[in-house]
Amino acid sequence: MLSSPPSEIRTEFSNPASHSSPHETGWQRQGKLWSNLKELGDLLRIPSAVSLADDELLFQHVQFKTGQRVHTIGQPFDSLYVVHSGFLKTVLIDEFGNEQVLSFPMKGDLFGVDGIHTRHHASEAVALSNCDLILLPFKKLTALGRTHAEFEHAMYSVMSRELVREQSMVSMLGALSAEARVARFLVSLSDRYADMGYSSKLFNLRMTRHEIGSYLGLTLETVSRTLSAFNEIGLISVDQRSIGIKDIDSLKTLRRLPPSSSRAKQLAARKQKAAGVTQLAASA
Amino acid sequence: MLSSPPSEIRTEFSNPASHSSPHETGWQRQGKLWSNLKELGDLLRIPSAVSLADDELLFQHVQFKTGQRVHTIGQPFDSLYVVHSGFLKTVLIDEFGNEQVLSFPMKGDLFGVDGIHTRHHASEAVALSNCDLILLPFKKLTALGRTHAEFEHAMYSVMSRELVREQSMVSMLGALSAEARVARFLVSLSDRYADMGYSSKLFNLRMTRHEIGSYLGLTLETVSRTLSAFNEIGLISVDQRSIGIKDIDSLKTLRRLPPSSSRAKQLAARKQKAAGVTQLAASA
DNA sequence: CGATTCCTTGATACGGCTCAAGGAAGGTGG
DNA sequence: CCACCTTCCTTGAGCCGTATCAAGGAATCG
Repeated sequence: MLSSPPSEIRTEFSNPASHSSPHETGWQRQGKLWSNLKELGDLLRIPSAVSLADDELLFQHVQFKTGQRVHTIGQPFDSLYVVHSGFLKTVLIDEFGNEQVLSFPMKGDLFGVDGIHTRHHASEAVALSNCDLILLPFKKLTALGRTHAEFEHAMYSVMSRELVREQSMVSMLGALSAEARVARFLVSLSDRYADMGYSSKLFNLRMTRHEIGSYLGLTLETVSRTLSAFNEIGLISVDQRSIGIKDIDSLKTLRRLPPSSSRAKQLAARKQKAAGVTQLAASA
Repeated sequence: MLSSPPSEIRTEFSNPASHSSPHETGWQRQGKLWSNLKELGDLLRIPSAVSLADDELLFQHVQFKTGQRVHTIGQPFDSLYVVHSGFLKTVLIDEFGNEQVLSFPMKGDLFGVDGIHTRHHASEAVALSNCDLILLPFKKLTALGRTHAEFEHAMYSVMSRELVREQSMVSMLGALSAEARVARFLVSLSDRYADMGYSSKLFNLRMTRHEIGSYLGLTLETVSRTLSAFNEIGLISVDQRSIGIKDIDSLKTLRRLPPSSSRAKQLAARKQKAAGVTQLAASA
């Protein structure tokens, strides 16, 4: 049995403030923490270094315990959230009570964006573990965007990244087999863990088979069976929530199904008789 | 056989400028057109009235002919696009040549957003008919956002709307049957046509069965069969690209498949013992 | 009018869902 | 600490929905 999962609560903040109690008995440092712009930029992995020495601008942290909802569907929107530590899920409840998992936000991820348009949240965010989130009041953000050009760009960039992510999900759900979906899921988790400084080879799932299935458009049984199959082939080791990655390359290249339209598409691509690529230089 | 499809090229611009040649032989008024902020806001259906009398700010139009590519994957990004007239598709090409349709932009839709993050387009946009697009140079947009608060908000709003749309696609692909997907597709098309001032009851598809299938995560045969089935039941009439909507209500309520996880979810929802809804007032 | 693309329809196979049952883990109260 | 309960996970058997393969007809275009 695999044990020793990575602790999900880490205290590596460059935050100069507080950080008082050295021994952390679970989740006791609930005193307000604040992050400045630089920390925020680092967390969001924003390329353009937001080198604002503006230490006046601080963003408040908030804590949520496992199972708590950060926001619910229909709730008035006024803030975005960035995960500082912990794991969550965002879900959509379809017309008749069925839950659809949309994402599993973790350290460095932004969520809550869906509320901007209608001023009400379109989805629900639930903490899968104790979480420390940074609150980004939307009013504050837009004001900030108007004064700091790089910041405005950063906001667009992060939202664009989210959109690309959703698109790749659509693509995956539309085209890949169950095995390929689960394989991709594991690879992306492994990558994210590596980003966060954890082991990419051995980690604990923070979500149930049911939630994974919902996220991937599969049933929990299929997820379970697929993990078992990967285990038997030697690609991974599985023991309940504990996953050991054995053969990341095979997981990355695992495919299935494409034979369907591949030929038609390749033909179409090879032809491309008319329709040249057009490029435009914008001027004004 | 159904005929008399709505002409896809209409000349109802409140644009005071040009609009010279009265008889439109296909697509001959290719002289540069310009739109101001107000027109842009109307087109994008932005709630907050962008009442900028700033007629100095004009956005250039560009024309594309059927089959042309507006942008390709990997191409440097520097502009967003808003559809003024015509129909397009955006596609992702997966690791081995397979084409995945992501959206069918039409009048009032924004696309190109996926390029912001990496500065290169992640998808390809192809004209399905002759198109008239408004070019939104990204530099110009960000500059504008800094000076006009409502405009900045509008940009976020439109991007948020796109994200919500993608999320609902994910939800659909993950949970609905083939019949339900096709039904929803028809309903949303009907709605869009109504928005644009066309008939919501009788219209022409601008895309092939193959493209619809790719968009919905189905094969072209399944799309064809499903349309035929709807035809037999009397929900619609089909003749090649021509679609007549007969029973929109049935199309809207058509479902299938959910029995799977519905019970489990409803139970979970009914319980909700711990985890109270949390609401936060942002202050600063 | 031939070539190509697109659409329809049929026969068949199979991947993943459904239904079902039992076991493991974790939490709770005695 | 143990008994109980609930949630979560695994595995099996069978079926159904959709993909696959195939062939012919319709529309479009040069």
